[in-house]
Amino acid sequence: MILLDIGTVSERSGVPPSTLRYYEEIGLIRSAGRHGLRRQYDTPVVTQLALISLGKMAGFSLGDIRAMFARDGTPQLPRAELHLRADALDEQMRGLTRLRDALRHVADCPAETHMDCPKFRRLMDFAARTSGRRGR
Amino acid sequence: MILLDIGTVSERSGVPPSTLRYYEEIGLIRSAGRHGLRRQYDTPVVTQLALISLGKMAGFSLGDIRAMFARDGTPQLPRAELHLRADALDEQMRGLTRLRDALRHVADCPAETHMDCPKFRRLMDFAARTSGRRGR
DNA sequence: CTGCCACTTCAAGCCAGCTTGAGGTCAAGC
DNA sequence: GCTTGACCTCAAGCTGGCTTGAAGTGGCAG
Repeated sequence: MILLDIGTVSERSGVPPSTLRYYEEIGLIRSAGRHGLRRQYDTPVVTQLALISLGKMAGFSLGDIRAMFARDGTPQLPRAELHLRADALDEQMRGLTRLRDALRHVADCPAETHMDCPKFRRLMDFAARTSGRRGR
Repeated sequence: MILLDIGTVSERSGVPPSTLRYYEEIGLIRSAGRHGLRRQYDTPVVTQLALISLGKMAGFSLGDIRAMFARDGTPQLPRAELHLRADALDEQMRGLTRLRDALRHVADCPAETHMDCPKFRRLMDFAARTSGRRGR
């Protein structure tokens, strides 16, 4: 089994060593052992860090992410819960789509007063309906 | 012009009064004036708060959001910059799609060992390639 | 065998984004 | 005209997610 030390993992994942130690401290990742004092990591930890990065991108807290994927990186939730999370992501993507469309619209719409532009207002009305329900 | 006081805005937007005061303090929103001591808001602030909520959902900082939409809620960036932001959202959505697919996959895939499942690994290899470059 | 340098620990610090609490004001309904 | 309660200010506090710094360790190249 190939083992990586923290500098290598950091390099391959783009995550600083201090953060890797922090993640280990909070139980988000696990090192395979030590070589002297030095942490040694299994190669899959790099994949797992990519997963964590995606989770953060999705707005999940590190605690949420820890609950989703156990220390070894394999998902740990009941099916139904996983589908709920996936549904939440779909919902979130609908929000992002609206924001994106709003940005592109105002980039291209010549109207001075976007708040009065019917297209913009329609986008924002969707936004208003969707948000409000949200718990970071 | 109809003016709303802070409690009403809070109720309609789902954003607590303390947060509204905080947003005003950092220049993210603006109140139309006062009635005695009480802040009075224009109705469009509710739309603006929806926009802010979407921005947060997208992972933008309040500072970013302030830069995108001026105090009156109308977008304030040059076209090119708006399109760049929109492109970033598209990229982010690709990441979310992968995370969602990964979640749905493991919810349905009967394999005990997802890290060895070719489909899962393919999803994660994409993930690994995408992330790494990310600034909160 | 020596020295370098990447690693180690642990405590403290930092930023964003709010929330909380104490103490005060004031418009409106009775 | 008095009370009520929703608002106000300001400072301090809190959580999450890290980073920084000081002081130490130890594998490995020369």
